[in-house]
Amino acid sequence: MLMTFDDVEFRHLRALRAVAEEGSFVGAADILGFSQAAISQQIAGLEKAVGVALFDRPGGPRPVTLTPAGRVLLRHADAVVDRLSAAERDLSDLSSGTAGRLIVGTYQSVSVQLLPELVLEMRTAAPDLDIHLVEHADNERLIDDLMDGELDVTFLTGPYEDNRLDIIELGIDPFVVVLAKDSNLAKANRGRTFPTRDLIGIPMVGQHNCDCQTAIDDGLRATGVKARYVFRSNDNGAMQGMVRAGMGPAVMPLLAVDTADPGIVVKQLDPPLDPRTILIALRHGATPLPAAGKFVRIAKTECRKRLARAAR
Amino acid sequence: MLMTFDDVEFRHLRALRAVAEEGSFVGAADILGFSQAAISQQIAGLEKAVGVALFDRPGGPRPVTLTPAGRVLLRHADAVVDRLSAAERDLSDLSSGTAGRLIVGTYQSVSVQLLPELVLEMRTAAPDLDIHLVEHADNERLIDDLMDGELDVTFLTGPYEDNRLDIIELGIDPFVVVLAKDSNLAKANRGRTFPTRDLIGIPMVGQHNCDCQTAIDDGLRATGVKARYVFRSNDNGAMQGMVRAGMGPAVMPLLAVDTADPGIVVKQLDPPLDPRTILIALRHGATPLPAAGKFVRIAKTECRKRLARAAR
DNA sequence: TCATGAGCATCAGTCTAGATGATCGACACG
DNA sequence: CGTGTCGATCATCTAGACTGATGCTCATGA
Repeated sequence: MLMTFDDVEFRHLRALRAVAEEGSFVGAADILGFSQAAISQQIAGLEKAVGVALFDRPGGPRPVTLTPAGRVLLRHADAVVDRLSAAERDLSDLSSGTAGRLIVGTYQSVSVQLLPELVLEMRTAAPDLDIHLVEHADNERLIDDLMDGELDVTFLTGPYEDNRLDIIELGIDPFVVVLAKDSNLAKANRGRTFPTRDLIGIPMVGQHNCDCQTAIDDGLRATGVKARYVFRSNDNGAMQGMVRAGMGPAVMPLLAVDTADPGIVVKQLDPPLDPRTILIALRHGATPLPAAGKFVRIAKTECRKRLARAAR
Repeated sequence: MLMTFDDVEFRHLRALRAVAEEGSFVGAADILGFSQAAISQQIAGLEKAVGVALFDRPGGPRPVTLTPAGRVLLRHADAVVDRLSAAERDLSDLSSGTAGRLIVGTYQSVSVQLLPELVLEMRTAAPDLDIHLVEHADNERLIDDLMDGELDVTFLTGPYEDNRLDIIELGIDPFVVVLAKDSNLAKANRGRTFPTRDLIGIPMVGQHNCDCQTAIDDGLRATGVKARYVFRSNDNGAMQGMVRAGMGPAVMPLLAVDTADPGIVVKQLDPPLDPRTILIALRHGATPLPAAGKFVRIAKTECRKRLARAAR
């Protein structure tokens, strides 16, 4: 029967290693749990496949020894078996979601308040996981990257529909008005809510034009408020600082607000703007990275906690 | 049925690679020459063995795609297959004897005159072969190294017997007397032979004490000549130079003599000393390195040529 | 909306490759 | 010169790998 190198199987390499280590076919058979005849045939098959003798069999009770070819092949066999072990390790790391690399897409308001805690949580749950964050201003770019495989999972702003994606809604992030604690507007509205139309004609603090700011302006306009901005920044801290300094009120997603800041007050708008939802998305129909699944689960609980705290 | 990672076979890895490349089980089946059902079962078996899905099968005519686990395993599969190809290449290099490393044991007189041409010949026959030379003064050390596997093949001085070795006799290397061309001894003996007993009382050039020199001294003493040395060197060139300079005659193995030197004449001794033979040895019962076998063959023809030339 | 076709999973059947146990021959050792 | 150990080999058996047929899913287009 014709045999070629392609007929080499792992069984052969394992036999090679065992015989080389034991110096005996019988010993190798014991180790591998085969009969001596099986080992003999495996080695014979391997030798036929590679076309050269791999062991010198001195006969009698003397140990068999590797030929030069056997030594060469053994080195490769070791490498192959090691590589297989490495594969097993990598796969177990991967499926436990505790190692490897996870690339997460985010956008501004999520990055600032939600992600730091979330990443912290994720890092304690998966210490060896290498978490990368990629921030884009709009859903489109995030989705492109997700579909290209450059992201394993991404946050999106909702409402959003895309049948290429599996989208999970993490929560609602209502737009709120942020006022300086000692401003007239704050003093005039002691309740939990703030009449949206009171913003008419008031100079405001806002972001540069982006998906989020557009949504705010559209929402305000629907209530009859034509917003006028005297300061714009995409840095939430800077915005909040300007509000505190009396530059004017800001309408922001609740999540973007540092509610611990003593210099400001946060109020619900009445009537409220259509709220944005916080979404997290995976490729539809594609098995997610286990770490991505874990991330989504942690994000769900973490987001719920964070929104509950912010709503107080 | 319970399957573990150990049940992974090359067939599985080849299927993984083919399917990943083709994006289709049918395509992979074509490439590998199997039916589609076989590929389906191979991938299913592999997935069972590693415990995770490796492909997303969208259903219908859409191509299958790797899961994250599939990508991880594919990298290792590629490495394993590459390694196997490397093994095949190495083995073919090895068995052709044209690559790899060959370690040759030698001793002085062989090193000087025979080996340079021999190595040159060997290098043209096997350009990618890495030839190492290890020189020792006596057979014992050479044989120890050979048995320890530190040498693949070694020259020995004969006569010598050792049932651990396969010994091939390359030729006879007779002891000759080397005279300065214009010396009285040379003028007094115009024939091809030189009466050994004429060396009695003559100050001579020799080597430091070693196997070879001992053999010479023993041989001379058997003929009644008690050699007296006025210059000793283990460098054959230096010895010959001293002879040429008139320091005295030298008894040397023919092979050690540069017969092209116009300043000297070389004569057979009468009666001759028991000649040394040039042996080359391999481990008995052990498959030799193919390059070592090739080396032995080349050595045989080369040695015959060289001795024929020297005897002229 | 439904027919069509491409593609994968599954099943039953066939057949081969690999394992086994027995046996033989070779060799070291006492 | 037995005796024991070891590898090779043989006949036998079986697990498992491949095949061909079939069914299901899904995208496409009339």
